[in-house]
Amino acid sequence: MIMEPRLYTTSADYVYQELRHQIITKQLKPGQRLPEVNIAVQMGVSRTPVREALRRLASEGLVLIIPNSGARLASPTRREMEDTYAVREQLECISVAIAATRISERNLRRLEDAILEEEKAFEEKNLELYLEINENFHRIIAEASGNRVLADFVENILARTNAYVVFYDPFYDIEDNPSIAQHRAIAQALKEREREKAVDLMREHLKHSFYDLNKPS
Amino acid sequence: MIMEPRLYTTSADYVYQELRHQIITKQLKPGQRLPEVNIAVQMGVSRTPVREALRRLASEGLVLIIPNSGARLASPTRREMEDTYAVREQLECISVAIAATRISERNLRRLEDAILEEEKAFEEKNLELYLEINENFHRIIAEASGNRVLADFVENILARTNAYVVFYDPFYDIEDNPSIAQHRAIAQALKEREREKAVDLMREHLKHSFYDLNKPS
DNA sequence: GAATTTATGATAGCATGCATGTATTCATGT
DNA sequence: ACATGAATACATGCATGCTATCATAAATTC
Repeated sequence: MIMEPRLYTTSADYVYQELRHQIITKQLKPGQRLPEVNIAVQMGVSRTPVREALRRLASEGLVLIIPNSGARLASPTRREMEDTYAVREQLECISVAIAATRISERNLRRLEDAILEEEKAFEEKNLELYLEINENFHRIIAEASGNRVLADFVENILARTNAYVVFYDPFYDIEDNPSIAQHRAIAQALKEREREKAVDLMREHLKHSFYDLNKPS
Repeated sequence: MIMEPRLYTTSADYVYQELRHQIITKQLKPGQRLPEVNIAVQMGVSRTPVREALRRLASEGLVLIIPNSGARLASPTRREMEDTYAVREQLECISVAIAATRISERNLRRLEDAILEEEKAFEEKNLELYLEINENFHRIIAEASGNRVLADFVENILARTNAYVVFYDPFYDIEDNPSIAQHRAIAQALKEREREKAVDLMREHLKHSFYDLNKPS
């Protein structure tokens, strides 16, 4: 499989993206220790950018840093996941509510594009790409709210939840994944400026996503 | 005035706290450039911990980092403040709602203690201390929700808003600052497990705080 | 033999020097 | 006078060596 070429401006950024990649592709396991030197050597950079990437991941809850002791990959409990989704629901519902009143034509088109790409990635069973575009869908809505702070927070919580998806290794039934249909419904509601409807659909969508995570895999 | 001794474990932590201190005490001005070397020399440490502190402040929206160019202190517009408070309202209302159902006796006592300290700091006109304890009040409620992720997010948004207080230089009328009375009312509602009431009071409290920021100073 | 102390190894935290990229200034030409 | 471009100063990004701290294991004492 040909990977999308990773774009990055700095080494720290590269390490950050690479670590996320390794998390998504399960090369790293929950709770695993992440010594700076190991990562530095493996990625051919020095410890400095590694430290920076680890702290960024820590701010997203994906990595746990114990002062003077080291970093390890998070191993979220079911409880932590519930908590995360509770926050995500709050943020995304307000996000979609505001977006419903002020989303631009351009962003509506971006949403539709995202849905198309999403279908493609899903059919190709490219989980990493699918997650990335899924993230994009939600990101576009957050941006469309016009509230920059809200968008930042949504960004953070997306980083958390999409990694959790992998930690909990859900079974995606190719015959029955309602997620994309739900996205389409949300996009439609936004297009029609149906605020309440969009919020309800989003809430339903997130509840379902969370439920999916907890299905036996 | 005798300052509370700052406790810190690492140099990076020291720089972080010291920078926040300088922001709160208006030694730094919105939009001001923050070159790593200057800060490093001034604080008697190397650039490394300074970089770390700056990035942490950036994650709290207090500092803007432009890659390869440098960091500067944020200069939030009124719009950004509105946005921040909108998010804060969401997070704190859900926070207090959950806390109302499960706050412990111990945390109720901590709330009361915070209110007492707060009154003292206000009477002494110690703005920095007052802000710190004010922050504590909200932090305790967030922790009492039992949702760690939520508490993290509240922590982040508290860091933002309390610096904004200084950026916008509000006039605190010593005769008429309803904030502490509002805190007392919220604590009372929590004690009585009056969920809806606590949420309404919190919303009112935040609306008022935001309004205060926008009074002519 | 258990507990406490001591030694040893390993890792994060910090300082510093070098490389790279950016902003400013000044010269040059139109 | 203004625009353009080169040169210079400056700040960040990264690498590397050193130091402080923590965890583990060995040793000594009771």
